[in-house]
Amino acid sequence: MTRAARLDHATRQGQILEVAARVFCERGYEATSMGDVAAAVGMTKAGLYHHIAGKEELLAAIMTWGMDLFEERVLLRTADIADPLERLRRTLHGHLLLVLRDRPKEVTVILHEGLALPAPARTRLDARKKRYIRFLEKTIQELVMRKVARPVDPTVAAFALLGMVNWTSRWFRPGGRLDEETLAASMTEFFLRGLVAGEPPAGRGRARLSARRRP
Amino acid sequence: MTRAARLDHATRQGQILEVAARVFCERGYEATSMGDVAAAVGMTKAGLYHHIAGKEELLAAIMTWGMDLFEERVLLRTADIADPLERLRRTLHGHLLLVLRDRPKEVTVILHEGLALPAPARTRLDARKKRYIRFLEKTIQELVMRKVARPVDPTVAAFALLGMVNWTSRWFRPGGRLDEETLAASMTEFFLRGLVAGEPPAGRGRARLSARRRP
DNA sequence: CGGTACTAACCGACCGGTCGGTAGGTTTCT
DNA sequence: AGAAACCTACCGACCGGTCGGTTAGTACCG
Repeated sequence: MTRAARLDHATRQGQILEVAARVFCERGYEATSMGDVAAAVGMTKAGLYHHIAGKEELLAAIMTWGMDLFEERVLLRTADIADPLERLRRTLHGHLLLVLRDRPKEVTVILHEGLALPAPARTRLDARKKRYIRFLEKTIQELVMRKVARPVDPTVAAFALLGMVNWTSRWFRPGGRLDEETLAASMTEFFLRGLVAGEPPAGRGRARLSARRRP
Repeated sequence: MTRAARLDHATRQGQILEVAARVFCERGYEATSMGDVAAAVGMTKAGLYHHIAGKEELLAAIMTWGMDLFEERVLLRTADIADPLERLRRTLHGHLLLVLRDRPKEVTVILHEGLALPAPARTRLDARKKRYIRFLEKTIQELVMRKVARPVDPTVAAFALLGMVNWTSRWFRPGGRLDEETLAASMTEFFLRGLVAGEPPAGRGRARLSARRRP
């Protein structure tokens, strides 16, 4: 090939989103110029503007894609699990593995650059976030009513979970003492042990809290 | 120079830090211009620059002051508690109350604008953060060794705690269903119940004499 | 006491530079 | 050929920061 193979529009768009997400993640959205993004993609600024509508639209597209990714890779695979404990466990574990092991920067950007979004896109994103939160609250509520979980406030527990998980992107660096899988398993266990009542249900053959399960 | 004048100076400096922290918190550091800060303080930009050395120095001063505040209001009052469980409980509860009830924006800025700090100031701040983390890890380690806590990884537990606490500033809004004191108490209990083996943490929980977990 | 010297606090105007974004031409693929 | 991809060159707006100058208050001297 004489030159880098031309890519179809959708693929190039995806590349741009991914690279831009990485740069926004490293330097912060406001501190990153469109020239920086263009250089990272391997283009000039004007060339970049051939593919995107503007800086804010680029950020919105990144976040939308990140949210799509999260819902597709985590929620869609767990939302219909009948047992609420297993549903919560798989969701938590999947969420952790996504941000720790696969580390899609698009998801991380969602967490840190919410302020920069223009109002309409922000409202839409907040609604999707809220759906996730309500899903967690509902699941925890179910566990409380079935007396599987201690009588905690579902909102407090849900945000405690989210804080725990989302904060990992701030401190976890791959290659350290903790590997991704171990950390995800430890944190999942840590949270669920705090949530469930009494001793872990070791007797019944149901979900074993300390078990390392892979989907 | 008289003492009165110096006090005046210090007061004004403090005012500037507080107002600037609030504005940085609302709009984000990079998105806030020095004109915005000056207007919020009730000055022109040139007048503001009479008091501060530059935008980065202003941010560094805010964060240093925020860290001072945290250590003075939380760590200094708990670090020398002999009982590790009580030490952890009071630290966690104090940290929560500080960010939920008193809400010093200087502390919140520390969490969200770390990227913008120039390298030397950032190194210094990171060292202070690390001291806090190690204090938490050491305390949790102590609880594990005394078999008060379950055999968790102290690092995982410490960062779980930090994530839970620090994330509150992202979602908690005063005046809602949850008031500050209730939330602080609930979260403290939630975390300690997850950490502690068997018996609920001292204080409010009813003592239960039930089977202990297999170590 | 008045007057002089000094200073912190503050301002309007401005500067070099960078930003997001664009106009218009050129290359490349089909 | 024609369209999509990409470039060079450029714009107006705004940024962080500075400059010269003003004002109000205080310290000091006679």
